[in-house]
Amino acid sequence: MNLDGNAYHHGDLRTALLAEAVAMIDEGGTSSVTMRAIGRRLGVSRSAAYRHFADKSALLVAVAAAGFDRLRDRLEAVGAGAPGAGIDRLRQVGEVYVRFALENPGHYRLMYGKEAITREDRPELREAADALFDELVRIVESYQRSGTIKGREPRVQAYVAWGAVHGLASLLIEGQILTAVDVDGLIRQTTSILLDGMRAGG
Amino acid sequence: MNLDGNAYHHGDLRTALLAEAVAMIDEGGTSSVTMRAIGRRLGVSRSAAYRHFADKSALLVAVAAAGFDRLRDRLEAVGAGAPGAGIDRLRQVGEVYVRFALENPGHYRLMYGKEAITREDRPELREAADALFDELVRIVESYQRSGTIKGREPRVQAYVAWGAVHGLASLLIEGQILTAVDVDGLIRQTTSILLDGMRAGG
DNA sequence: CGAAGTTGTTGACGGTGTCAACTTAACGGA
DNA sequence: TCCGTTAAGTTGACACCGTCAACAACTTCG
Repeated sequence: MNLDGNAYHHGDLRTALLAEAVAMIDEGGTSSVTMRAIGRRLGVSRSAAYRHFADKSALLVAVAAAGFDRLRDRLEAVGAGAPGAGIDRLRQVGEVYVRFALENPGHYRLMYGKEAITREDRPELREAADALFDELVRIVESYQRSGTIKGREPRVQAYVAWGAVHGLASLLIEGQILTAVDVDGLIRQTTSILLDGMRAGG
Repeated sequence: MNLDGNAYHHGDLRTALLAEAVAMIDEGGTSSVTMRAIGRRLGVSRSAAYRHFADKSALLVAVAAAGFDRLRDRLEAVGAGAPGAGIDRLRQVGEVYVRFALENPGHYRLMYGKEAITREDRPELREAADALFDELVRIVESYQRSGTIKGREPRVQAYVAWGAVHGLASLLIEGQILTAVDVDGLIRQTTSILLDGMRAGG
């Protein structure tokens, strides 16, 4: 192991690569992440990253998977707090979701867009996304039991809710919503309409 | 004007470029669209496209804008049909939206993802997207007047509805939803919950 | 008929992902 | 302690890519 900086071996290049990729994404978007640029910024040669990731796509997949993990942790912290806390807490889950996306737009885009990631199934990414969805299902089930929302097929209901918050987040991130609009109000309206619908027939 | 094939001048290269780009997107995703490849496929040199588009981004912007136009036409055809046709017709608008995305995944992705398109405001794209949104607002207002849904701020309600269908479409396109799920049922559930919510407090 | 403008081509440049061959450092057994 | 094995990083090379400048061919219009 080697702890001082100016050595041949970096120490923990894999972790450094992931962190630097996130930083670059937030600064200049996914397209600014370049195997050569990331190496330059870390004071390492252009192909050093290939000792830790099979190719550029694998690196980005790892970044995206870490994003799913972080988002899941946040939702878990809010949604699982007090089981019967009622509709307000459920609404808060939706708000936390959208806010995460707004705070990490580049990262969020990478998590969903197939654009920068090769088509082949990357199990690491699928597992992370599935874990996020499972957490959503768990939250839905919990609030179905407490009677806050109607009890139908929880997976379907979770998909609908996921779609609603993801869609709003996506529109906001991509600049489709006029900047004059009150974002907080829009988020609240979305969760309200969604939850009203889930309490009614849904 | 020149109508036979093997001539120096193509005839209508601009239109051909747009069509070929759409075809390539549907075949191999946006990343497979290359100024050189598109020229190769059209039997034209690599930089011929630069006589019609300032750069690659401008070409993609034109493709995306055309997508917004096509989608708006489809929604208009459904939504404006019979003014007081009730909730079923409104639900159909949502279904047509999602189905358009599923039928043209690559094209749809390009319309929204900022990834492949430079950040600077391309007015052509913004106008096309705004026209789509205006159509949504018009539809919402029409059904508010007939009492099908509650009358609140129509723009906000249109944003919420847009977000819901866009989110579902996006999740489906990006493969986030298990293939085992009944897609038609999921689309119907989404529109049901959304419209129930819009009839209640929303 | 000829000049001007439009459209397409070719050569070149710097940037990119990636592979093969190489070098350097760390570690584990004799 | 030395020495081989292996992990980690470097360099050279290749085929792509977007784009620009200079040039060529065709069209159009005075």
